[in-house]
Amino acid sequence: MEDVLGNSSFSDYFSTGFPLQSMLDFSCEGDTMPLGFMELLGVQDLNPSVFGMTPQAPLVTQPLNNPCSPKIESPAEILNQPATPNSSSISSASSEAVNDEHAKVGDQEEDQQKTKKNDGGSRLKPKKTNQKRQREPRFAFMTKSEVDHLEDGYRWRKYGQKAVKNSSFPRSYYRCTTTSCNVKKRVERSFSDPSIVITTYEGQHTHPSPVMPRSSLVSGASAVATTFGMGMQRTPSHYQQPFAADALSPLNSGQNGSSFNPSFLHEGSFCSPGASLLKDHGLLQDIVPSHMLKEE
DNA sequence: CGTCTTTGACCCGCGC
DNA sequence: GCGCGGGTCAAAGACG
Repeated sequence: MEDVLGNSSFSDYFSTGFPLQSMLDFSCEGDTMPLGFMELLGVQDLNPSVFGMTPQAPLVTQPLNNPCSPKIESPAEILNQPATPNSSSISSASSEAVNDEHAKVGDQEEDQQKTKKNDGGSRLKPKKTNQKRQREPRFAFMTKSEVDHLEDGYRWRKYGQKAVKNSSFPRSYYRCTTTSCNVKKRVERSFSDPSIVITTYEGQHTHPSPVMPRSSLVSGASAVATTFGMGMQRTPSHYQQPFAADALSPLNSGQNGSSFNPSFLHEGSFCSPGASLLKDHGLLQDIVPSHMLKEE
């Protein structure tokens, strides 16, 4: 099992058999939306500003790994049984991610130090570690959006941009501006559908969501609902799904060669019969810490 | 002035 | 070993 996101671009997959098909074929048969992606992102004290997506940016986001889809059966998923009902298949994140999950907070500082040593200092100093560069767990989203950089409640600094092979759209690299937080994210457009933005988060925030980003001050909590929760039932064209990076594995791709159909994004039927799921808990259950839900 | 973006150069891992 | 592509750095410029 390879860390697909780490070794190849989404575009590669879009252009080579569209493995996303499996991810987008949300034939959810389960009764829950077991995706606790924010937990996996390390957002533990999510406040309403998180995911205060830019209001003017129409969003339709999909996780590239539908936890409900029985079609996704990467070895990682099979091996990594969900620790909690709410996070079930999310642990389908790459095995590396799972390992990191185990290491998680405890090793975070260490990882950061390693990262600094390896990525930063090593530029001028000869790196001498026989360890492979450690990668954080990564989770990506497909988002139907006009803007590349979606507001998610955190502040990001763009530190790089690279042209992606087999894609006419560049990939942008962002880093959380909070000191001591080395969460990164990559943003790129789908090669097959330029209206789709693929955002890949790497690492876990070590801090609560900062103050409302300037551009999102307008909406705040309502944006959260609109984008991730209730809004998903009201406005089917606005939803977002996380997916485990591993979902892009060629393993998954081989299951269905048919092309990715972006129009599906508009159907608002991810986890199709589960519209009501979203009503009760739905994504909110997954993206909002349980204690927050309890408070409500 | 602080923050953010742009962009060319560099480093590293991997495949051939 | 070499080349390619992904990822990162950091200086310079833009912007409010």
